[in-house]
Amino acid sequence: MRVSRLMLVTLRDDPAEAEIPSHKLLLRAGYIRRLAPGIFAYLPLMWRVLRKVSRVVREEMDAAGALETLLPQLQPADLWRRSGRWAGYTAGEGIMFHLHDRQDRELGLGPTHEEVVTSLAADLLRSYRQLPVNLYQIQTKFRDEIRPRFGLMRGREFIMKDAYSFHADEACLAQTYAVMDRAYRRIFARCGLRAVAVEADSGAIGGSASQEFMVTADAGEDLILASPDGHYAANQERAQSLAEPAVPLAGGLRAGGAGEPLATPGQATIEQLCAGHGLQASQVVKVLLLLARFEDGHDQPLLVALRGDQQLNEVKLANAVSGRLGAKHGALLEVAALTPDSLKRAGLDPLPFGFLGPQLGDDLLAGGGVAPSFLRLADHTAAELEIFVCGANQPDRHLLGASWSGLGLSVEGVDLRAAQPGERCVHDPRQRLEASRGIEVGHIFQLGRKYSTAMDACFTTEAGSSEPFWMGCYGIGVSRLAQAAVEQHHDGNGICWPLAIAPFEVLVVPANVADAAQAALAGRLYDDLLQAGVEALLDDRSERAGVKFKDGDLLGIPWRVVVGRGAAEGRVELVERSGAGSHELPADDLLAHLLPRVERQRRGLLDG
RNA sequence: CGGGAUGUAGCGCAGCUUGGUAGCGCACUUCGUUCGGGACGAAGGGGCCGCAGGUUCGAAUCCUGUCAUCCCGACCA
Repeated sequence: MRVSRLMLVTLRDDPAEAEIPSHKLLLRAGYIRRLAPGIFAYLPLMWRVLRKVSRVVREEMDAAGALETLLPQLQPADLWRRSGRWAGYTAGEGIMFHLHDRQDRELGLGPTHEEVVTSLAADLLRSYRQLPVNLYQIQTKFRDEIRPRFGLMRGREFIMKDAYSFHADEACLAQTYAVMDRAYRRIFARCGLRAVAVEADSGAIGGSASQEFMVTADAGEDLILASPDGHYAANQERAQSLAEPAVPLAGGLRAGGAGEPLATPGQATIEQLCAGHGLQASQVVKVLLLLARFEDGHDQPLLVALRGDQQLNEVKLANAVSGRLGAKHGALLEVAALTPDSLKRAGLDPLPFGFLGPQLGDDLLAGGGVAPSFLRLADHTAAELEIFVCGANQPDRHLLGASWSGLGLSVEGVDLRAAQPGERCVHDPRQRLEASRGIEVGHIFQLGRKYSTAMDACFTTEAGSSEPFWMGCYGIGVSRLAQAAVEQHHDGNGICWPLAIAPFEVLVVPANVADAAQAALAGRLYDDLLQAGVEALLDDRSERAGVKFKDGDLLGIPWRVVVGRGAAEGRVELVERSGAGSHELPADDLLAHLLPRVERQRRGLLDG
């Protein structure tokens, strides 16, 4: 390809809409253009990158025995009602674009394809003899993100590879899950990305085991906590750690554990309370009030107890709540803090926030249009406290020396606390968690039988009975991956694509096209490279050399061949974009020198 | 949806406080000089100043409303 024919428009200034380096560079280098929030045109260079990523994904999925397919993006609401996800995905902050057709039928624009593929499987797969099957597709997904961000990182329309596997038993699912795990590691390595696998929350999709693949980069939206020995890594949403032991509270139980009143005027925060009375945060039980909204309209007040020095992990909380009430009330739509304002809106009496204790009665909920009793949850660290300080449920008053039984409460500990960097690891208390940031580019799940049961997707077993499929699902954000590659591979001058996914492999730059010797030699080398099967780009523009060098750096083509002053003597210069080095060599030696290197780099970071 | 900011040429911005002919840099077109790290000179083209009302002799500028975009939180590949 010739640059003069490439529709290349590069920008000298950073567009104001971009925040992170990869987004700025993709815009500046002419790879993408924004059409609306979260909606982008992939310009020809970008499309070449996306096709290369897709090709790697395709090759590895095919090698892992998966079958490529293409499923509809317009999906009938009925299908989603059968899985129970229609309301959760459309109402409230649901992310599915949905519409009515001319017959007034409801349709959704596919944010994911579990429903479609499960109904298809139910149709086609009748016998255990046909299993296992792993179907995948690479296509555009639509999600009405609450806040699209960072270019392709969080778009409302993006390219995804999604795969769904069907099995006769759990062991077979686990086997395919492991095969996908290996395939994913190969995919990211082949694309030249450093990625780490972390334990993850399975979120809205549901299911049991789940693992995310994170491209490490400072601009990543996710916080990863990992042990230095490499044996444990998890998304903070999911991470577990050992909390520091609580400092025992002096003075023992008071009033048989019912606690003695402690005057705490204006001490509404843990810090003020501790400072005022020489207490440690770990000696305090703090209480958070929240309201969980369910699909069926049920509004459930939550009373969450945490040890004073701990933070709530909202993902763990949401899982605990939907685990307890989801079966009865449908999807959990939202969990929000109860505030003085929201209490008033619900028609409830004001509460002494800052002085709440776990013994807060249900009676105050009466007449508020919400469930009449709290769902009471306590984190392990709070439940394990034998003697503690807590709010007295009156302004300016706490209780000293209370215990759970003394307050007349029985609590079961649940993991609700957010693990923090620096805390001890569960698998080895000598290790401490370290934090890093990552961009989630892949996620694999063992879904189990959630969807197949909901949608009545069954097959006949060897014994002749009918059972729902065991399912797995496996996603890769193709367009996100491409941008994540830029985030991981760039410098002050522009992009440094890993060769395996670069739009072109070699850029031939005649320093001065007006120089007949340079133009002729550059043209010859360009032809030779194409002949040799190298994806070459020739910068034939009558620009000054400096402009072409700057643009070349910005574009990030891995190799640059400069045909300049030495052209008359048949000498050219070879520059590797990612390295600082460059060296001169005879033009006749170029192919012999370059080809083995290009071939090696086409394998990305794959060893051997 | 809550909090913050911004809408002026393709991109980046000034002008607005104190109303009076719409500007700068980059990009684009033509000519000349230059030619290995975003050249220089000359000449040009391009604007419903987000939109709608209002105030005024007169509005990019003041007032009201509205829409859009971006940033901070909840969502996810």
